[in-house]
Amino acid sequence: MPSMREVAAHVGVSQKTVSRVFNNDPQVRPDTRTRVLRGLHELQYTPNTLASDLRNGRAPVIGIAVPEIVDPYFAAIVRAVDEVARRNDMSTVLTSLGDDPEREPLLVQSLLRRSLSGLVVVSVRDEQRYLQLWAGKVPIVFVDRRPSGVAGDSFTDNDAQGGRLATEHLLSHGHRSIAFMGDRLSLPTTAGRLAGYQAALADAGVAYNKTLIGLDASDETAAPRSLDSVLRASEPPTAVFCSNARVTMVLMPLLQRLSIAVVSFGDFPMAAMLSPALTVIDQDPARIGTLAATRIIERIAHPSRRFRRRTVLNVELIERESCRVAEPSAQRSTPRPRSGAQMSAADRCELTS
Amino acid sequence: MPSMREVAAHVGVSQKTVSRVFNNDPQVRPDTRTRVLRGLHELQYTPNTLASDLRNGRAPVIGIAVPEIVDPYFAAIVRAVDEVARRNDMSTVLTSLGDDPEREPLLVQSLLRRSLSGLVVVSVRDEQRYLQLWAGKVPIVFVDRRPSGVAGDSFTDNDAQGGRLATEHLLSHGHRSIAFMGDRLSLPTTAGRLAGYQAALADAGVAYNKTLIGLDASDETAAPRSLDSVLRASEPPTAVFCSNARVTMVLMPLLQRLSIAVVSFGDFPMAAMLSPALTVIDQDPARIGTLAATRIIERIAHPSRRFRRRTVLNVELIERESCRVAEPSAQRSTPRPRSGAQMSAADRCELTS
DNA sequence: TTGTAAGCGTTATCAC
DNA sequence: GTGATAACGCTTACAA
Repeated sequence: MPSMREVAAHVGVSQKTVSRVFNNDPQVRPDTRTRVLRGLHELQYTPNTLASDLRNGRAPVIGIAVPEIVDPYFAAIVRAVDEVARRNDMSTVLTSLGDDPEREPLLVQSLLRRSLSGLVVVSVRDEQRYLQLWAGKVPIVFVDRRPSGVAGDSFTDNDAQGGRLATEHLLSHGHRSIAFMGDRLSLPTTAGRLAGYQAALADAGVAYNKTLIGLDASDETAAPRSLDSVLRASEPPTAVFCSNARVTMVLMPLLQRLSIAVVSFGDFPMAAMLSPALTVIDQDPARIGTLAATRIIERIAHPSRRFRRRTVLNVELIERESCRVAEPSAQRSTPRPRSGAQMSAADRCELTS
Repeated sequence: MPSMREVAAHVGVSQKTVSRVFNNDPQVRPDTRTRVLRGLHELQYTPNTLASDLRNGRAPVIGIAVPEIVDPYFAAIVRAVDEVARRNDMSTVLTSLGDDPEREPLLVQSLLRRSLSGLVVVSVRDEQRYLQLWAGKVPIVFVDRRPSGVAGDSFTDNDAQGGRLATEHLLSHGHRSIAFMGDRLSLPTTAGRLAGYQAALADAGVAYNKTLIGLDASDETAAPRSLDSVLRASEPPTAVFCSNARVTMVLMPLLQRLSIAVVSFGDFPMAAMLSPALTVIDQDPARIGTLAATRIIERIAHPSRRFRRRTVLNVELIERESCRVAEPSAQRSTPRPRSGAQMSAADRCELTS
């Protein structure tokens, strides 16, 4: 690939003049400009981004790290970030963390070393202290899961609200023994959703039964065991709340034969086409991704402006059919509208802190 | 972020010595090494990848461009590439092309300018002449769709074989009026699958009916019209062959009410959970991605070795239930095993050219 | 064993 | 308007 130097030699001007022309600097005589443009064209000049990025001290690149790119939820976030980036003439560097908390620092740091303009991360760790070094130097936005041990913007779903909505919905269909299936409790999402579940049960005066909690259910091999143990609870569940889409997808083949009511935290592509069509808590990954990337753009544009640190996004329940399976209609109660007083702080949405 | 120069000043050695220590050059006195290591640690030295990549003339980065990252097929390819890259201490730069043939050159070139070690691309264009400039300088691997107008390795599915398998399967279930739903015929995948469909019909002595071909069916708004027109054919279809997973997913809500047989080219996450469970042509995106990335690694390691240009991968049919819907059992014929003679060149698999 | 000098391809400064 | 020259942070070649 020819460099500016070569083009300059070819045309018979200085390298700087080529640079000026290439960067549309108006301070160039029209005829010089055309001569240089011709040279640029003749030699098929292609700029070396590495060089200019090094010189500029920053690459117009947004890094993004997600647990698993094949998960449609994370894929949607990635796409949204990529779109915002592109609209701002930036590129995207992706890394899939693979649910391995140990490797995350290595992987994310290898992104950061590239003089990124910003980083969007869905961490798979309990804490992100390893990012402290960078936090002051480059905008970091935590998405889906809020950070711990390091300051940074965050855009997350209202997990407690969603857990509550799902559970209340199942309660309103008469279910009194509702299982909670999740993955790792150390993740703030799982913890928050469980808290919402517990709060809803408490409000309804239904005793919390620990044997109805199944974890590690996003792991294909552990999931069946986890579900099995829950099904063998003293009071077997008539309904299941799956705390994320991956858990739902893994469990679906097992649940379908059981004719048990299901609500999933997280919609996914064919969820409405299943039989029964899945009732879900709907998140908006595209919105989250857009907000996150936009925040990075804003932070770059206004380095000293102050921004809202935490943004918690509302979720809503999409009622389809799976919540009506095996409805213990004898106990059916009408949905009880929640009063403001019953709403915990964590339940408020589009919240700041 | 401190540079080697700063660490050198801090420790009282030359920059080069810091470089040597950092890069584990054995030619350093043990005590110098420990002093430098301490300095590195104290100043929290972090290397600037841009600088070393510029100096080395190449970044340990594999670029990957796909039409749409949210599509689970492409996501699986991306993940596989990312995994191979990581195993070889490389990163991944992703770009989602968004089905816009016009923008592809811009987007892909902006990747290439980064001194990539290699590029994996699922092009959304009919031809990729814009890559000619690069083709000699960096390994480019075309995936899913083979290149046109430029030389490059390719790993593709045997589209003709898959189209044939799907169609023969529906024929064997007694269907004689089989619709073909696809997206853009200019894509080699769609064209190949259509060719397989036509070949199967011809072999079975079933007349090819152009009004049974519906295109642009991956576009949410165009799809219903496309399907409608096909359903209004002189001989309305009793079965549909969807030429890719996206088409299937878009059409599924419409097809489900129709009680019409379906075979999909391309499996996807919940396909087996649908009612009826979807019969599909199974591709192996992870394998394709792994092969593509591995080829790049090999090309880098052995720049002068000769490699197989085109690799065409076998696909297979996974029979579930959707092929048995609305079976015109009166005409049922037993599946006719194909003889070698009936196999066209394009049908052979794991093929080279 | 360690250091100096040059250079990767850009862009910024400041003369001319 | 245009062009030397230095610099970004690193690595290679060579000298001490």
